[in-house]
Amino acid sequence: MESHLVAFVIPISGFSGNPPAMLSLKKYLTEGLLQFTILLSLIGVRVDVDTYLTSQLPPLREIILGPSSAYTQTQFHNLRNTLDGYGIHPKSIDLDNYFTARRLLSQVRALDRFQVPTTEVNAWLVHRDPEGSVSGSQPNSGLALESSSGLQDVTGPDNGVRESETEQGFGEDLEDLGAVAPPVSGDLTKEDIDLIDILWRQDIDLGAGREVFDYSHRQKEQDVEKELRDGGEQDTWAGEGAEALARNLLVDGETGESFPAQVPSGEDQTALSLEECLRLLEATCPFGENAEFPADISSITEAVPTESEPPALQNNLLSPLLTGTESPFDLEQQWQDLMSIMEMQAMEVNTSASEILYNAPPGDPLSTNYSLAPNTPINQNVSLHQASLGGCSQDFLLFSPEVESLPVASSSTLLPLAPSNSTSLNSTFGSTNLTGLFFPPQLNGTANDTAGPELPDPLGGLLDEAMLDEISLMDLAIEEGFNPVQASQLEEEFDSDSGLSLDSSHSPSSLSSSEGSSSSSSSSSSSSSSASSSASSSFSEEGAVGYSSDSETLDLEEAEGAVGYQPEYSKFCRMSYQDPAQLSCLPYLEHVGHNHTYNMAPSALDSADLPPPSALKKGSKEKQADFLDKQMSRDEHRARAMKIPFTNDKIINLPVEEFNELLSKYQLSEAQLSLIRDIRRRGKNKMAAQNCRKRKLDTILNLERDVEDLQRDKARLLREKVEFLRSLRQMKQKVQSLYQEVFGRLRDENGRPYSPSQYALQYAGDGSVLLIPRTMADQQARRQERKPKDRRK
DNA sequence: GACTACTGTCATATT
DNA sequence: ATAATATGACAGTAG
Repeated sequence: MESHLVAFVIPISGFSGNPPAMLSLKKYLTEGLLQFTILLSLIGVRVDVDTYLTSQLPPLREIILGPSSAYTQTQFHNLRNTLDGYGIHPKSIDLDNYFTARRLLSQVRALDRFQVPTTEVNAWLVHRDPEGSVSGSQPNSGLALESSSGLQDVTGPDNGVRESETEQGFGEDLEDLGAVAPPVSGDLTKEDIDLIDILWRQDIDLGAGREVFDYSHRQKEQDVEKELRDGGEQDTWAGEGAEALARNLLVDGETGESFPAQVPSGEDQTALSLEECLRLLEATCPFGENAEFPADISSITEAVPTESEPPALQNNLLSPLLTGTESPFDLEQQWQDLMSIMEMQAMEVNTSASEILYNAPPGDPLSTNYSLAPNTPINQNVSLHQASLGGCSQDFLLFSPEVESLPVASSSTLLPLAPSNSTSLNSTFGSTNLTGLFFPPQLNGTANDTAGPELPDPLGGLLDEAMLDEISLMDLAIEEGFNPVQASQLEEEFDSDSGLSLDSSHSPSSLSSSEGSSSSSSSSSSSSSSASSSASSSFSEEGAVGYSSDSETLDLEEAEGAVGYQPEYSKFCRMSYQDPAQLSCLPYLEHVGHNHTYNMAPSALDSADLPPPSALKKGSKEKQADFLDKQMSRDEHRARAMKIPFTNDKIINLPVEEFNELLSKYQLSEAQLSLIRDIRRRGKNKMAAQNCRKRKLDTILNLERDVEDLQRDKARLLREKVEFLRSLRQMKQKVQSLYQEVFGRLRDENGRPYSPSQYALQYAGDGSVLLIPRTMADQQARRQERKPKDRRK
């Protein structure tokens, strides 16, 4: 964002030629700040443009009209003067280009995001030998399984730097574990990575805190695991959840892994291709088998959480669902951990984004639709898993808010299933935090453990910039209380000049973030927008009616000068900006023009105060003279008093040469010459002041117009964002179902399905999919956990 | 009488 | 260096 801003602000300041440092700085602080604010608001940072945009509100008024007027030092008029760019605001050009470019870029990005990489799906069953090394039992490339679900092959030649990095890292880790499939031509494509990364970040945004994947948590968990292995369950964390686990899970003596009792124990070293699996499936059990995954499948999910989080935390988090009891202390501890992790996350990601996202009210449409409740990410995950366990057919349900919010009811079933650790897709996917949305619920649980950082996270960090944009938009949307449903209404709203303000009144987060200044765009939006519009209309009217062009003014002055000393015309119209046509230059309308001449003769006040036309009947000449006299400016009076032989208009408007010529023609006293010079100076300054005020007004109007344009752009971007999110959700659902389908069709050498709690599919860097034990995935994730962190910090 | 908008003017900066 | 111009600040006037 910063880079954007820089690019944005600098051009603006560029209009001001090369002012002194102070002025430059001032410009930056005023105009620049205003622009910056607008931009920030557009991007989604809580600056509450709405508030400032309504020129009715103090802030804007202060900025624009106040002593430190924002436009004061702006040299727009210069640009306009030189370029004659009256109608075009200099900034608008940049803004248009800027946002257009951005929009196009985002659209382009969105394009590949929506593509589901079709890749060969290679299922690898990896096992871990006693030493902890893992070897792919059958690194046969023939395992490749064509995904029947219509994944599109996206293996593109384009590989971003980050992509290659991550892929490499991923591959290395896999190799280390010995579980790496032979290098395949099709690595994870950038699209894959992007998609995953996006989803992952979205999950984070939506409340599936990355903390779940945090290394420290996993470390804790690992430690706990160790303790479990070594000493059993005396762990501090081993509370009810642990007991529950102990009761319901079989613990692998070697690895400390726990699985559901019913799950086939032992780590399969057999790698089955999906084709084989399918064949087996067809031969043995007809399709639909996947749907029958017993509750133990859910264990996958739970297993993962253990990895990402310390067992204690996990248990605590799960326990509410499982047992419904937990110690307050644990909860607090958990929360603190979460918060600390969140903070770290916030540092990585857009602050406002995280703020908004995490603070997003439960009722927030977006969050409900796309994410878990902020405060209960894990629980939500668990329930999700539960829900998803049913089978692929229920995938969609899993994502529905109702399902996500599955209450404790399902906890009982979860408990038995919650293995302490397991590698899951999450290691790959989960690592990217996609788990929440992307993967089958079962995986989600796991996802928490393995979480992004640990596993190669092929996706992580790939789309930093893109993701930032995404997050920004997301933040904006969420912050604004934007939801897909509202999207359809946005256009009308904004078109109707209701302002950008999306209803954020229900979003406490936004309030807190902006310290209430944002006090709901929605509530203020209507008023502010209306105020803004009214202000604009009034401005427009004023600008159109009240001010004539410079040329017009000059013409008037010329005419006046030509007429002679004080022609009526000039008297009534000269001082005002009013369009002569509008005012008709009628004496009794003069007051409308606010022609406050300083040299009103006191004597004239009583005699001729707005004399109606009828009053000019008799003695009209006298009265007219008085009136004219009254209309004379101070300088005119002085000139007359000093017997200046030519009109003030000439004095003021003649070019220097002619002016000097004129002076030379007459024998003028020093006093006269001085007065003439003063008259000329004041007259010119008066016009200058008029021009200056006019420019101010124009500047304000232009700013207002820009603001409106920006608001429209913002609204449009939000609409686009909604569309994108919609598509993204669909994609996630698709991927989830695909995962479940693939996993469900896998069969071991005995023709039995793999337990989701023990095995998980993992994306390899080459685009293939490995079936690996969860423990292995966890290890991998832990190994790689540091990398991303280091990179980020 | 207080307030506001409009103007003109001055001092000063900028062109 | 000078003239022209721009602009903030101030004050007067009218509504």
